[in-house]
Amino acid sequence: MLWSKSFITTLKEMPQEAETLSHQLMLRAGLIRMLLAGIYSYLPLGYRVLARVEEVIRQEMDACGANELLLPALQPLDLWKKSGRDELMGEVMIRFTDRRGRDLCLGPTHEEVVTELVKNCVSSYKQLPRLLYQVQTKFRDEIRPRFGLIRACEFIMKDAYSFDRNEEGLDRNYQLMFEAYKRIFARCGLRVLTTKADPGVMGGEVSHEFMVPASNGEDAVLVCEECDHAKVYTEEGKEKCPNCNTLLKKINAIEIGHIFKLGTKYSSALGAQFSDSDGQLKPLRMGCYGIGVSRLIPTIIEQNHDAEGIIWPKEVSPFKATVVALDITDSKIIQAAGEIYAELTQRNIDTLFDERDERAGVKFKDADLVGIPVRVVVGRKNILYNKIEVIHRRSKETLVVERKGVPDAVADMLRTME
RNA sequence: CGGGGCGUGGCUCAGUUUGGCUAGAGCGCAACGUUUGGGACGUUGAGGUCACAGGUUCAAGUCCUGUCGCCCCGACCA
Repeated sequence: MLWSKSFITTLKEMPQEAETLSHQLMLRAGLIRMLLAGIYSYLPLGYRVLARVEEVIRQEMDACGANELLLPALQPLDLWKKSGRDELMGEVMIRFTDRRGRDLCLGPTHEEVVTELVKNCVSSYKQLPRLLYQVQTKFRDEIRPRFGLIRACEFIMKDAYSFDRNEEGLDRNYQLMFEAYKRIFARCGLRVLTTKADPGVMGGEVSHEFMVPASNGEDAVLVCEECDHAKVYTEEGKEKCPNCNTLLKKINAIEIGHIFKLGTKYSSALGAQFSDSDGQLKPLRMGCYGIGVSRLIPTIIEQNHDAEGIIWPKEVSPFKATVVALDITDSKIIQAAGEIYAELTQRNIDTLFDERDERAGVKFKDADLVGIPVRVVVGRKNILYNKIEVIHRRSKETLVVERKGVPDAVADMLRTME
């Protein structure tokens, strides 16, 4: 993609609407813009990152045998009355009455809707187990939206739901999701801790949270720095790690995923039953598995940045490489840069070509800020000797390579990255 | 919802304490010239309901009342 033709809106100065580091960088790098508190537009760069993150999630979900579907955001309030969560959700749920006088809400989550759906489609144990998931916009009238995309009122969530005939099946799916989550977060370049958690309004007995250490995290976690054993922080007290006896340390973390064994809470409430092999009618055993997809973006930035800007892990970067042509009035430079851009694109390396008529400093600053993992610099210094620079954004390592060797050098650098 | 901070061209801010005449700067934008490997320089220019509403006053960005919006701290959550 050509930079000059892209809607990339980087900011030179700190926007006053943000204090949180990831929020500042998201605004400065032109990933998002706020419409209202907790309500954001995704600009092209931010939307690309979102797409990359979703892609990672879809790959791992599909690999588990989960089927993607899409559920409605508009939901009848009656469904929530049946589960008893109408009251529990309270003001967080956005409600209104339509022209026909029906009481509706904007879905803050989808357990009720998916249970209702499966209830009508599954009637025999032979149709089980089922693993369904969706990536969708959820609406919550949060008491206090904050930190940009970390706590938003309109946000994107992946949730998966498992339906089993018995507890063993649920255990199996739960474990499957647990492992998939670890892979997803690792691919997103995150160090993640897992804690046993309180299921809260979701219900059920067992749940685990996936926590990413970050200074502005809203949750407190006790963690062992030796083995990453972690637990939810409850009260002051010098606790030791059960694995290696090290003193646990209290840290802040961002919750990016939460998985629950729901049991029969929703299936019983909504009458979602199936005929088992013994002829008995039984409620489905459910599990649900959420990831804060949009929240993942600022979380990744919290763990992947330096003083100059964002450092995208390659799997979620809006582009894999960027070609920077310094001084586009120099025909040798612009020609070589254009050819390199074409060669990288031919190799399926998603590349952003900065061919703007700007001074070198502006382009370097923007490249650092936007944080694409590999940068190719075509400038007068080296082009005279038919050489090109290939720079690693994170380590700042710079290779000066022969013009012909650029695509290989870029591919190699990407391959050896995290 | 309680406590704190803030609201002035697209962005970052000064001016408000102590009211005074056509409201300022830097960045960005447009044009021209000089520049060209880390956010260049000069000249010229465009761009403003000073968040909104009401009030006090000869006079309000500045004082008073109300409202709205944003950020931060607390309860909620992916």
